[in-house]
Amino acid sequence: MKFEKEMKIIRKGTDEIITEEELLKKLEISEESGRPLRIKYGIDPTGFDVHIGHLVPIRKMREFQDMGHTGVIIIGDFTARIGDPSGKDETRPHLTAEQVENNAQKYMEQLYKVLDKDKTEVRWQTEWFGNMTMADVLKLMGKFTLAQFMAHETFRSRYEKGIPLGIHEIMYPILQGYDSVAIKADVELGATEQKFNILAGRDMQKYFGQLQQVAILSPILMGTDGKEKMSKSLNNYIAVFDPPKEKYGKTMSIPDDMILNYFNYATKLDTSEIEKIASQLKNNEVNPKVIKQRLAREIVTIYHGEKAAMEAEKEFNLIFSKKEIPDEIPTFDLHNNSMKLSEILFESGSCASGSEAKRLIKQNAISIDGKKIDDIFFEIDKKCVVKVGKRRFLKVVK
RNA sequence: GGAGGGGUUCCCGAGUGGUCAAAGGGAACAGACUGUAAAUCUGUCGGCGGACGCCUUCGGAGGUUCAAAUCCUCCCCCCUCCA
Repeated sequence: MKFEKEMKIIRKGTDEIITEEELLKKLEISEESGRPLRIKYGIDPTGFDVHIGHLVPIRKMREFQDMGHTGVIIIGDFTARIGDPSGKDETRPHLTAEQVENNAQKYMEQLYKVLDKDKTEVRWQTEWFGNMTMADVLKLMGKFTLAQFMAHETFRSRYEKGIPLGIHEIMYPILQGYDSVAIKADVELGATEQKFNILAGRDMQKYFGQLQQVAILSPILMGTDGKEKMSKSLNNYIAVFDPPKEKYGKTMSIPDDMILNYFNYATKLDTSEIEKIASQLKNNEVNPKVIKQRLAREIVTIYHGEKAAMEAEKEFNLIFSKKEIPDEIPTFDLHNNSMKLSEILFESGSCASGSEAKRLIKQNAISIDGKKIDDIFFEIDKKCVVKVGKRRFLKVVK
């Protein structure tokens, strides 16, 4: 079969492709005409802290770029005013134009760690929504029925649970759908929870006489807690901005059950290699910890390169296996001759408050130069290394 | 517009005058055990002071009281049903 290699790459780590036949046809047309496919992905500039779960579809985009296609990133400056109802989000705060601009810029900075900048087009919704009239908007709205929206799980469940559902929120899929028309998308990428929105794009394109886009849905990456989807508000995420050591450490903290999931959706390894790992895990041939370390290295490598990954691993082993102190730790300048330990912990930011510092001291969580301290009135008058919990360190200097 | 229900500490959710910094669960943090895995057990989980206490919190603003998350007044927001 033609494009078999390409399809294999595209299928890896995706949940659903609607439809494969259409995708094949588009690949063919593209090859014949020499016109790259336009691969769409929308971002929400209400924030800019991107985590590796967001990047599952983005890495898919990169794979398309490597095949010569064009990635089109939509900056959802209008949809950001609504807030995607597909999550559990409720009403969003209004942002200023400057904030949105700033968020979008920082967002892109992170996406470019994965994307090929030369094959990426960045478009703002304002370009096509900025001058629309009420008549235009009504025309778009008229394309859908309330029944369609109420058939959508997230709208229905919110309605049934009595959670407020703003009229404007049902505009979200309509706007996102029209984006596809505006940029003439061939493919739209997104997490499975985006299915409704992406299918709305297909409807919209049909309405405007365009060839329908193919939906490529990625699974939702589970968070490091292994219980919920990766998200910032649940604090179970690995951020693109996290330094290598953090990424490595957070990966090591995922439950064993999640190892394969992460290999599949968060690394570049190909299917056959992942199958090998799966059998190793299944047969207990290798300690899962060793496999997880490989996973952590793979993830760090994607964003920081191999060297950083090796360094992160070295430090991880140093701290957690050998229980030693890492090379680079924050320092605190002892500005008096002698200061109370609890004060230092608070002032250095190691603890959120003096009370928390004292609590930790009482709980035996603090050690100085390797010795446990449980006296909340302990004073420090010379340089030393303070360890807070398992992984927070502080070098006190004078 | 009418009738009813509701807004509590990160989240869910008890609490209807003092014994409430506020039950319980979740999350989180710490300790033991470990592989920073899982499971389990224990403790902590508003702030401040050398620990007795003090200060700030229960949608907002006032008020009653020795005393209010709990009572009264006004306001804001949400939900349900009826137009």
